[in-house]
Amino acid sequence: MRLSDSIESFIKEMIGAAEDDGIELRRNELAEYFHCAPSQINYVLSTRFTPEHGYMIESRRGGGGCIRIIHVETSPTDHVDYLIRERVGTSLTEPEARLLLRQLTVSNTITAADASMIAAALSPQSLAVPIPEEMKSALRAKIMRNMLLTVIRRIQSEHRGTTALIIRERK
Amino acid sequence: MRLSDSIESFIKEMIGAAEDDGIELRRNELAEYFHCAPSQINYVLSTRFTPEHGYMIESRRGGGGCIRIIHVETSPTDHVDYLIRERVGTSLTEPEARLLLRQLTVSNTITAADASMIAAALSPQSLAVPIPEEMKSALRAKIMRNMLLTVIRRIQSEHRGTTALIIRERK
DNA sequence: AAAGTGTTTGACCTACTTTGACCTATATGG
DNA sequence: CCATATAGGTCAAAGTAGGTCAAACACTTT
Repeated sequence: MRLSDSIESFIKEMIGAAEDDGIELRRNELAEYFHCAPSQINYVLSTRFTPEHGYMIESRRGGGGCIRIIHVETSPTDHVDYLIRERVGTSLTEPEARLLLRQLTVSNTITAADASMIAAALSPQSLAVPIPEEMKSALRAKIMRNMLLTVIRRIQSEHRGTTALIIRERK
Repeated sequence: MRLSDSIESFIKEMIGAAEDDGIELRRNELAEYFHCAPSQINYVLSTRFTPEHGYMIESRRGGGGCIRIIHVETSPTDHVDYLIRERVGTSLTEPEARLLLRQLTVSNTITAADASMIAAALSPQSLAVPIPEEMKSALRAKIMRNMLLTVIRRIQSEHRGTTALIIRERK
């Protein structure tokens, strides 16, 4: 079994044991425990604890710094997951984005408020930087995907009556 | 818990206990109480009790000197206008963005849901395109600006027709 | 064997905190 | 007036801790 897999299951066990599905860990401590480079922890986090996997990660540097991992369940057959795979993909033009948002709104998949937030993020004013159009399309796709995943997780957690905040006040 | 965090909550408790949301403290006394350098108090004040956090600070040196901290609530609209001008500008680093979102959330200027939407749009995963960091900062600023403007437009329209705003919420 | 994919490591970077040396402002008694 | 004690301010260095990136490595597929 690879190191990364051990670290992955170790973290998942920690999350399973925490009743609120959120944990805090010290990167250097964990690295020492597994006798590996600290950046190995980042590798595990970035490959196995992504938004697509249903994890939100925040961290703080400096004295008393830590990494917070929050897990939110997502049903894999979700409509939005399908849309992200089939409609967003890795490239999204502006008209495609607008069409998708309109469809998501009229089908009541997301609220008008959420749609306007996404539209604001993807608006030409927001993306007014001098980069080639195909890079903008890649950017649109990434932003759309992350925002849709965030929306759908919120909707699901509201259904379960719990709240998973990404932004929490530090204690 | 970090020293700074302890001092921060100590001061916030004092302010919470004072019915007019304003207190006076002696820097050296507080430093002695926490067994730290007096300048530590200044550090806490300058990182956690800034105008952006909604605090005004005055102080007097010399005999009988003291530090006065006053907590002021502002309307979300004014606050956001101010922040877009002063904090976002034309360039926004990732830590700046996260700090701003945290502050907007804890001050109840925007909801946690809106903050996570913006965080999703600005997350490193969203902006994972090969462009120079200063261009990313410009992008972050534009996206943040547009999304915040969208949020406050929605807040304003929700309040339009009703009493002329000013949401004052305590704690 | 070569190419591709995923993993591991280490050098270097950035963010946040703590401390202390030195500076400035105000009050007060001689 | 002004010397001195009192009290806050500033700044930079040191300390703590996480982030990034690219090179090296390992394992698979072709």
